[in-house]
Order: sequence, then structure tokens, then C-alpha cells
Amino acid sequence: MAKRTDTPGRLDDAARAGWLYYVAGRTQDEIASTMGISRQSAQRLVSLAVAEKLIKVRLDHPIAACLELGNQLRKKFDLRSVEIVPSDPGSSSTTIGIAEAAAAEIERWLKRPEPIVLAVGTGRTLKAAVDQLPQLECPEHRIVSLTGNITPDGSAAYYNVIFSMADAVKARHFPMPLPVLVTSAEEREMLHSQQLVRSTLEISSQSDVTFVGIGELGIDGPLCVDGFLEKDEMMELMRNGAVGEICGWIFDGDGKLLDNPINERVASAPIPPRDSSTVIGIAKGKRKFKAIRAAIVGRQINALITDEATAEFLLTV
Amino acid sequence: MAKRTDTPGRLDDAARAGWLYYVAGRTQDEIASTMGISRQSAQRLVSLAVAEKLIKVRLDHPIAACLELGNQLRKKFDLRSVEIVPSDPGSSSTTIGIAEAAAAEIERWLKRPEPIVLAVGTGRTLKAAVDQLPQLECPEHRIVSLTGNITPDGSAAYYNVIFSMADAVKARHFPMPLPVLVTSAEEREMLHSQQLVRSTLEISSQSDVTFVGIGELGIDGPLCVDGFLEKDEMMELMRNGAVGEICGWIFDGDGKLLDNPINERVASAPIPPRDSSTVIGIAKGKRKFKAIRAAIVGRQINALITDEATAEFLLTV
DNA sequence: ACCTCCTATGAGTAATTGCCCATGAGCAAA
DNA sequence: TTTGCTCATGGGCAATTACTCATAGGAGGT
Repeated sequence: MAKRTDTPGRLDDAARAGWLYYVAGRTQDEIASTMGISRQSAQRLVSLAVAEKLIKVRLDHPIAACLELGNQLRKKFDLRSVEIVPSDPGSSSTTIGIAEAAAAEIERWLKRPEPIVLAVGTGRTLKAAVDQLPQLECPEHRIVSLTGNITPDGSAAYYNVIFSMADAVKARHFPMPLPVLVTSAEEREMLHSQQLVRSTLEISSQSDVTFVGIGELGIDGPLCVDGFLEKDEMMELMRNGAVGEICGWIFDGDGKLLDNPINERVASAPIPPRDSSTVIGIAKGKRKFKAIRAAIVGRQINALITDEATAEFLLTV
Repeated sequence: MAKRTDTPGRLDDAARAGWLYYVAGRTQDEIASTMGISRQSAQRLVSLAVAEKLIKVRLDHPIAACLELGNQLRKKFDLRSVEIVPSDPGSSSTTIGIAEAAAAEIERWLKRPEPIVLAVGTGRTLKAAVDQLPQLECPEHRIVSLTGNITPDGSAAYYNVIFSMADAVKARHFPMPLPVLVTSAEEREMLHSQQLVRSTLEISSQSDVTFVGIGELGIDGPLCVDGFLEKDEMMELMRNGAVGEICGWIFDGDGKLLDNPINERVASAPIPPRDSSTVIGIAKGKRKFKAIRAAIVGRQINALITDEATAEFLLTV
């Protein structure tokens, strides 16, 4: 995953080829001859530009069906905002589409003139969204992570997105210098009382807008896959009615945070208050249906970015 | 030009198809079967989405701005090619950046398989560019100098670049065995009628590509600094509207060669014909703004390598 | 100095896309 | 109803693009 930097000019070339191809609309043959390389090399540069996410495509048209679904959802659940993107029935990706839409929404918030605090959770979907962000300069804003950046084995949590975000967005950013899960409620108390952590928690509580992924439970869910919970712990949770999690905070089918030993060990900041702050959940996909519904009805989130299929499910239940 | 709005659903479909194509990365065949239409219709929807600018493509890389500027310049002045490099506001160098870019361009030409004639002018910028060239073997090409290699005091002209070029590039090279300035139009006639000079002039007129610097006038400009003109001659020229020179050929603010005693004494080859040959000007910097602009509008050159700041100036005037 | 491994490159080929044309449906005017 | 026009459609085909494979060049290790 680490990017090769041994040929720094190569990305420049890729950018140039990608620009000529996508923006200027030249063919790869023309690009090849203007850049003095072979057609195949031109093709490689173009796909490199795509692979490196130098090329950002966005669709600038409200699709009527999506808008309508969004409106209905917003009314039904009293949400602050809902964004629906088209479903792609042929893809099993849990990020495609909503990542771009979330990136656009993040960008809109960051382009506001007045200083804001933007909080981010964690997860693959959010990571994919942040990867879509363009370079932005917004020194007036603050970006804070709700979740710790250390995994159980002591390494940096890959899906902690604030570092990726810092690469793209020039703003003050505040990681949470904590593990994701600690060993006991007491340890959490102790860590949270440290000055550095306290001030980060304080900032997060003042968040104007928060972007969070919504994780489903299950042995294939992120908490297990990323090694935060053992299989038997997961089974125990699910027996107790848990259906989803946001930033590690586990909730049941009504979206109520569970009162159990796991939640006592979650070191994440509390989700910013939904009455004073916009908390946008980003998630789609059948496996997440129950978790998303619970997060909404339990008001763990008050805004949503999802896809058509998920929206239709939410309207039927 | 007015778009039909009688089928409002059509743009939605276009948006959906465009989304599936560009964001979800599906093929048009897949889109067609998903949407229940023929492949051709899917293709039409996708191109409609592009034509209606529903699809916004953005390149997130520093050189994107340069490419965009270059494109605008190329269109505005009908240039064959334009290359813009990032400006370095902290540097007052008139060569940094464009020298490397020019070297890359020279290299691209020299790597062409078919034999070409490459002509070079003179000047510090071009010298810096040639110094960036790697060792190349291209015995099939010919490299010719447009300008003489003897200064008024009889020594070799330091900024005559063909000798530096010969060090790096193994090709047949043709210096111009003349002074830069002669004493009269008659002397020029006589010298140009020599067999050796005539054949060199003949080669230069067949140049496929020409690289020239653009000199500004003024008592700090190259013509004065290098001792080709006296201060009072320079003042006289500037009173007559001269703003710049290429290979010693002095032109006014409209890029028209001046009809005066100095130009009659310039022994350089004529600039190769711009309708049949690519003549690339290499220059940047505030002091050269007027000269560059004149060279372009007067079509002394038909291609340009410069930096962002200069490009922005050229777009505003 | 030699060897090995890795990566970039170019050719060939399959897949995909863009374009032109003939056709026919829809619609307005006669 | 007929006529004439426009425009979407789908087939066919040429152009363009993506992928696979074998090879060459170069860095790094022995």
C-alpha cells in the first residue's frame, strides 16, 4: 500500500496523461506521440492516474428517483439531510458511489467560510470517501477523530481516516491518541482524563458536522475482521441483541447503546450530540440494512448517505 | 443549441448511465442490460451525460493547473504546442523549470525515429536547457544553429548553444560560421553568399523544429550585456518601439521585425517558416512579458515553453 | 564482477467504444 | 387520412482501449 516514491516524475507523467485523456479528450495515441512514448505506455499512465485516484469523477445531476427516495427518507425519520446515489446491482462493493457522494459532502462543508469543527469516525467506507477528496486548503477549520488510532496489536489503525484526510486537507487535525478498545472502564477513565485526550474530546463534542461509517456485527463485520473482537465475544454480543456499531459504540436493533462490558471498554469519543450537530452516517448494502436502520431510529445519526437499494429497504420497514 | 426538455426523464437516464459508467466503472454492455436498453442507447446516454456536462472530471495534481493554462494559451493564440511549468515565486532565475522542460522537449524530438532537422537559437535560457540534455546518440538527425558564433570582439559567443549541444548529442551539427552582427547589409550579403554559409542557411530553412530564446530589450537585456549593442543604440531601438529579439532579429510590440539598420546587420539565419515548421519559444519572467507576447502575436514563434506566471499574464492581455 | 529479481516496455490480441447509416415511430400540418 | 419532418433505435464496422505475455534493462545482493 505504501506508494513507491523512487520515480517521482512518474506521477507527474500520469497526471499529465490523465489530464490529456479525461479533460482534454485526446486519444491515447495522441498522448503517446505528444509525450514521446509508446501507446501502451500512455495507456499505463492513464490507468495509473486512475489507480492513484488522481482522476476524480463526479456526477453533477440530481437523479429524480434518488431525490424522491431521499425526500421520503428524510421525512419518515426526521433526518437533517439524506443523499441517495444510484445502486449498482452488479457490484458488491460497500463503498462505491457513496464514497464519492460523501467526499462531495465533506468538501461542501470544508468550503464554508466560517470556521467549523469536522469530526470523523472510522471504517472502510469513510476511508474510501476521504480518498476521493481533492487537495484543499482550509486552515480555519479543525478536523478531529472520534476514534483511537491504535489497534489491539499496537500498530496504527489503517482505517483511522484522519491521517489520510490530513494528506489531502490542510487544516488543523486532531487524532485521538488512544487505542480503540482498552482493557477496562477504569483504564478508559484514566486515559480520558489525560490533558491531551481531554482537549481532543472537548473539541469533538463541539463538532459542527460528523461523518461516520456504520458497521454491521457478525463474524465478517469490521470489528471481528480487524481483530478488535474475538469470535465468541461477537457471538455473545449478538445474542444480547447487538446489530451494529459506530466508532465502536455497539447498539441494538432500536439503536440504543448496549450497557455491556464491551461498550465500557470503547475508548472512542462519544458521538457528538445529535441535537446540536449534524452526524452523517455513510453506509449501504444488504449486510448493513439492520445496522443502518437501528442507527437511524435510535438517533445515533441524524443524516444519511446511502444508495437506492438501502433507501428502499429503509422505507419499507 | 437549445436542449430538448420534452423528455425530462432522459437526462436522468443519462445521469444514471454516466454514473454507472464513470463512477461504478461498468461497461456499456452491462449498463445496457441493467437499464434494459440496447448497448448503443447506453452509449448514447453516456455521451449525452458528458455532452451535458453532467460528468465532472477533475485532476487532483499540482500540474493540472499548468495543463489548463497551457490549453487556454494554445487556443487563444493558435499555437502548436504550449508547455507550462509551475512558477517558483521565490526564485528570480529566468531559466529554472523551463530549462528542464525544454530539455525534455528537445529529447522527445531527438528520439523520433525519422530523421529531422533541429535548429537552435541562442541565449541563456536555451543554454540552460541544453545543459540538461543527457547523452544521446542520434546520427540520423541534423542540428543547425541559426545564429553566428563570433562576438564583436572576435571571441566565440558563449551563449551559442550548438557546441554545448554537440557535447551531449551525437548528431551532425552545423554551426553558423559568422559573426552575430556584421557591419553592414552589404557585408551580410557577401558572407551569406559563401558556399558553406549558404548550405547551412539552406538546412536551417528546412528545420522541422526550432528552439529559440526570447530576449527582452533594455540596457540590461542580453544584446547590451553581451556587448552586441551599445547603450545608445539600444535606446534608439526602444524609442522606435522595439520590445524584444529572437536570434538578434528585433521586433516591435506587435511582433513585426523592425525595418532599421540593426536588423540589416543581423547575420543570423531567418527564423524557419512558422507555417511549415514548429518554432518553440522558451522564455519566462516579468522582464520578458512584453517580448514574449509580441513574439507570439507577431507569430515569430508558434509554440511556447514558459511558466505559470507568464502564462497568466499572456491570458490577461 | 556476476547473478538474480524486479519492473518497465513493446507486441499482439481481445474487449470495448464511437460513429454512420438505414429504419421506423411519433407528431404536426395539409 | 396523408404527407413530410424529426429523432430515437439498433446493426454493423472502424477506432480505440485494456489486457496478457515475453523480453530487456537495471538495481541490489552475493
